Formats: sequence, structure tokens, C-alpha cells
Amino acid sequence: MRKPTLHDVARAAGVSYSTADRVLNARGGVAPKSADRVRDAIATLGYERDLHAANLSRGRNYNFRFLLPKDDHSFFRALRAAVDREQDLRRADRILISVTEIPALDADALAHALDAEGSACDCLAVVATEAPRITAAITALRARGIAVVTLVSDAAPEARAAYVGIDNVMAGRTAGRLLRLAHATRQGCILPVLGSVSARDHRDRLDGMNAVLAGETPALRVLPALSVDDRPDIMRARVTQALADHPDITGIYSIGAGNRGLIEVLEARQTRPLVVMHELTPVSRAGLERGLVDAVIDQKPAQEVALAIDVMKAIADGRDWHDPARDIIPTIFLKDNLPAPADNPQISAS
Amino acid sequence: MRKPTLHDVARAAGVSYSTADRVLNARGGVAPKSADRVRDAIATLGYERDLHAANLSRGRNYNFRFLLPKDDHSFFRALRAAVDREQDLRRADRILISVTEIPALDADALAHALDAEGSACDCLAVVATEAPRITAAITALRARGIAVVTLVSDAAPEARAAYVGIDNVMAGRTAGRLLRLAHATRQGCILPVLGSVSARDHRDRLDGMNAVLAGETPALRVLPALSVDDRPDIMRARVTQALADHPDITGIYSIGAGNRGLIEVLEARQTRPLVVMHELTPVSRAGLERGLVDAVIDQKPAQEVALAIDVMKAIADGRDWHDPARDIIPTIFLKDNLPAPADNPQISAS
DNA sequence: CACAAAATGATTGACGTCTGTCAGGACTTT
DNA sequence: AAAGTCCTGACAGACGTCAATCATTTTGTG
Repeated sequence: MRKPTLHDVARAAGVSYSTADRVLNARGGVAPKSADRVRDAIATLGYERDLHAANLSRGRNYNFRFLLPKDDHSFFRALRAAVDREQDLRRADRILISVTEIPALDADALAHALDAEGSACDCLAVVATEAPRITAAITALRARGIAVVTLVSDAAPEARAAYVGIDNVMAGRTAGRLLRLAHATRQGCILPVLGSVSARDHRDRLDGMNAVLAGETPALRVLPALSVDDRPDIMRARVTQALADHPDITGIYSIGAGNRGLIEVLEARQTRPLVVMHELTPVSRAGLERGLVDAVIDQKPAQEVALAIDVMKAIADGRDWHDPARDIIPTIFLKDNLPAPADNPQISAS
Repeated sequence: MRKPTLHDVARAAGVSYSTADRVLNARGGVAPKSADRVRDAIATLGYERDLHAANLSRGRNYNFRFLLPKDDHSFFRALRAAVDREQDLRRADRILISVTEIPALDADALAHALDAEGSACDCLAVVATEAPRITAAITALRARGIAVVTLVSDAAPEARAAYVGIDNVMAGRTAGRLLRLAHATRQGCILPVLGSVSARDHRDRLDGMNAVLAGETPALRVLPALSVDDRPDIMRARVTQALADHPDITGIYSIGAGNRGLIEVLEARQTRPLVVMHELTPVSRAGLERGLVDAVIDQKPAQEVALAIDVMKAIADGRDWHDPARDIIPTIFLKDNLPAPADNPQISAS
């Protein structure tokens, strides 16, 4: 019961290997009648082309390119590290991954990179932002037959092939649910802290939290959101001020970055509000471990990168794939379900 | 800048292809001096054998076998479904997966299956239980060079190659942390409900919860655990009784199965305690969605199965792999971060 | 130096697919 | 009937590795 080969298909269809090959690879020049018989044989035998042999024969490599923001927030460092790791792991599968760093928040640079880099690869993964130029660039790539996968942050939902990242409204709702859970019986006052008011992701999270806290919990008041520009120093100053202004703050939801500043404020106090923040970084992890932070909502960048590559490969192979959204869910880390710290040495087969 | 082939290695080492091949595949009959030169060349060129070509040449298939408990709890159904799904996905990579169902909780049957099935495959994945017979069987397989991966439930930590599953103490701690979070300012009383007192996994979870709740929170009292034999009917009866006996119960931690019974009790009440249970099943999911359950701690069986297969493949290829424990963490699902419901239709590349 | 043993090189045919070429047959068109 | 299409089959050389055979060279021993 060997897997059928194309030779078997040809024999079953009563044609030569050449003809079966012409049908399989759509080279044309085959009579409709013969083509049908080949297709029938493929179906009845359950033939599946051996992709490894095919790639070997073609000398094919998969060239995937990642366009990542050049930014030294821990989150993007982690994302970059994940891509680098996959680079090694996938090489054995003929997948060549290259990374281009784009100045953060520079829509022009990103659009330009999309135009330029698109030619040199089979599929692109981009941490996108929503801007007309970028939508246009992705649409143009699609027209040229180059698929674009958006990563972490979506754009051009009509034109990109897939989005691999969390639903930020869902993430915000999750934060809201945690805050609500912790306020089951008490009154309270929630302080949301935005990284930047302009970022779509941050607004989505805020909206999500509000949706969960609104109405149903009159005892829980949500203050107007602070905005700290993702910077620890501004975070420290504004949060300190807010805590002074509103002694009844019982919960803080930090939506963006700059959490080092928040932690500094927290560790200077005896009593602290409930704190929920985003992204498991060395800072937030330490915050959890030291009991200064209650929950961290993470999007597991390493898993996102791995899934993005899986999707890109499926696209390149012309296979079907299932919606990655199902597997990318905001993950709640508490003090007690943290993954093992950092990079363990490899364990070898003995 | 093509990837170097074994021909390149041979040329660089100044030997023939045959000799390089003899070194690479340890066929023997090579002078130490030549062998060293080949190894040097491999190192300096960064040669990596093309596994796909090698497998093609050998006609090699990976035969992996899963020994799963024959049990119609939703969790094991989900586990089985995940294996079936991987069966299709991995066939293209020459990975043939077969499943043998073992009567649940029957250590003899499992040990017997381990002895019998081990011969017919390259690597075994087992939902194990801790019993001397099973430890012995796994140790015997290891001696015969057949690796065993324990799945969901560990055993014979010295002899098995890897464990792919959550740390149940960690899961229990996580549940405890959630309960604590929700009792920040109020007094309360927690009712733990065991599936079966004998199961190691359940005891671990209970211990974990106790570890988090003990001492630090004098306002939070933990009642003696109920035991409901993983059965909904017993669950309903005992929990109803407990709620009557202890009107001050503010939290329930359901450690095992039978949650349908618990949900029935909850929906009959106006006010309900905080509820944390395990495993995202149709029942627990509905409980979350209807607001009857607050949190579900899940171990993501589909991901576990996928990771187990990755590890098995690495073992079979003699590659290094990293400890799967880092990627398998108890996941907290709330009402708001549930994955998309069930099986979406496939989205095809357009 | 002779001779066996050990080491090496050369070669070949797989594995399943891709890609290209060439020849011949069937059929239509003038 | 000749010339032109369109289809089809046969074959060959690659891709990188495995596995086996056989011939040749080198080495070591007495």
C-alpha cells in the first residue's frame, strides 16, 4: 500500500507519464478527454504530489521576507528574535527568511519597502499600519501575485492574504473582564493608560475594555484615559499624578508600552491597585513575579511568527489553510502560569 | 551561494563522494585521518544533509503511534480529533500516524499495548498513568531504542523522552490565583471538587490551588474537597448539598470532569459563586458564554498533539529539540477571549 | 619483497518529480 | 495528396541522497 506516484496515475488513466505530467502541471496541449481521465485517476487513487520531491527537482526555495519595525521596545525585540529563531529552524525545509527593518511609524518608508522588496520574494509578512499608501502597496502586490500576510497589526483587510495577530478589541475585553472579576463586590475606579492616542490597536483595546465595564457594573467607574506616548518617564509622571488626584483608583489598565515607569510607581507604594498590562517582557514578567502586577495579556509573538510562516508556506504551495485567527488568542499570564524563564539549553536526544 | 551538498564536502575534504558518504552515514572503513578531514569540511562549509532528499532516497516514512484512552469525555474526544487532524496534515511530510485506543484507567492494557505496539513504529506517544508496569514497559522500549513521549499525563520521567502536557500544579496555582484575585477585598469560602481522589493530576491541581491560597489570605477558607468521580449526576447531587451546607461558599474550583452537572446546579440559582473549571469543552464553553462560569483553564490539546509530533519527528531525525514544557502552559479562557467557535470552513488561497 | 588487509575511488540505479526535446500518429485543411 | 495542426509517447538529464558493487590504490606485516 505505497502512496501512488504520478506513474501510477498515468498507468491507471491509460496515458503516458508525460501526459499525466502535462495535466498535473497544467502545461496544456492535452485533449480534454485524456485530461479528464487523468483527473479521474488522480481522484480515485487519491494521488498527492510529493512536494519534497518536486521541490528537490525544481531546486525550489521559499523566499519569505519580514518587514519589521525598527524599534527597541521589548515586544519588537521579541518578535525579531522569534523570526531569527525560525530562520534556523525552517532552513531545513527550504524556507529562506530575510528581515528588513523599517523605521517605526513611518508609513512612507513602509510603503516604499513593500514596493521594493516585493519583487525579491514569494511572500511578505508585514507589521502593518493603516494608511492609504500602505493599502495601495499591498493591493499592488496582490495584483502582482505576491501574497502579503499582516502580522501583529492588520491593514488592507481586502487585499492582504491573512492576518496573524490578536483581535485587540478582544484583548481589551479580556482585560476588562479581569478587572471586573476583581471588583466583584467592591466599588472602584479604573484608570486606563494609552501608549499613544493615535494607534488603532490601542483604541481598540480601550474600546474593548469599556464594552465590558460599561453599564453592567455601575459600581465601577472608568476614568478618562491617560496617554503616555509609550514612554516610561511620562508614564511615571502621569500615573503618579493620577493616583494623587484620584485616591479611589482600584485598577490600572496599561494598554501600551512604557510599563517600566508604571512598575516604578507601584513599587514605591504600600497599597497598590489591581494592574493589568500587555505583552510579556522582562519588565512585565518581573512585575508579575514580584507581585506588583496582577495580569499580563500577551499575544505570544513567537507563536504568531511560526503561524505566519506556516500560512505563507501554505500560500506558496497553493494549499488551503485555515484562518489563523482561531489559534491566536490573547493569553492571560498570572504569576503562576508563566512559561519557563528565557532560553533553556537544548536538550538532545540521548 | 547555493547550499553545499555532500559533493561539495567531498571536494573540500579532498576525498571522493563515497568516502564522505561513508563518514556521514557512519558506514565504517574510513581512515581516521580522512574522517577528520570530512568532518572539518562539513563544519567549515556548514553542510547540512538535505533530509527531504535523504528520505526520498530511502523511501523512508515516519511511523508514529498514539495510545489514547478509550473514553468519551469531551477532553479525550478533542484529543482524538486533534490527532486525526494532524494525520491528514502531516501525511505530506511522510509522517504516518496511527491511533490505538486503550480502555481508560486500565494499566495492564496500557502496559500490554506498549509492549505490543512498540515494534511497529518509530516513536510512541502515550497518555500515561503512573504504574510500575507502565514504567517498566516504557523503560523496556527505551532500551530497544524506541522513544516514548508522554502526552497530557506523565509517567516514568527517567525513561520517557519527553513530556508534552501541562504542569498540573501550575494549573492549580493558576486557578488559585484567579480565585484570590476575585476575593481581593472580601471574605469567602472555596469549594474544590475533585474528579477522582486517586488521579495524580487532580491531586496536583488541588495542591497547587492550596499553595496559592494558604496562609496569605486568612479571609479565604478552603473547604475539604468533594469527590464526584467525574460524573455529572454525582456532581449535581454533591454540589447542591455542599451549597446548602455552606451558604458562604463564594468560589468553586472544579478540578476534573462532570461539569455538566455543575452547570445545571448553577443555572438553577439566582446568585452564584465564582466558578473556575478545567478544559474548554462544549459544556464549559457554553458555561462561559452564558455567564455561569468565570474562567476555564485549558491545556489546548490540539497544540499539545502538534507539539508532540514535532518532538517525535525531531527524535526520529536525531535532531535536538527544546523542552516542550516551555510552550505548554495552562491557558485561561474567560468569556471574552474564546477562540472562534468550532470548525470554520477552510479558507482557500485565491 | 610479497601478500593480505584496509582504505579509497568510481560507478550505477534507485527515490518521485520537473523540464525539455524529438518523433510519430491522427486529424484537418487546401 | 501534400501540408499543416494537435496529441501523445518515449526518453534523458537534472535535484541530493542512499546503498551497493567492484576496481584500484595505499598501508601494514612478516
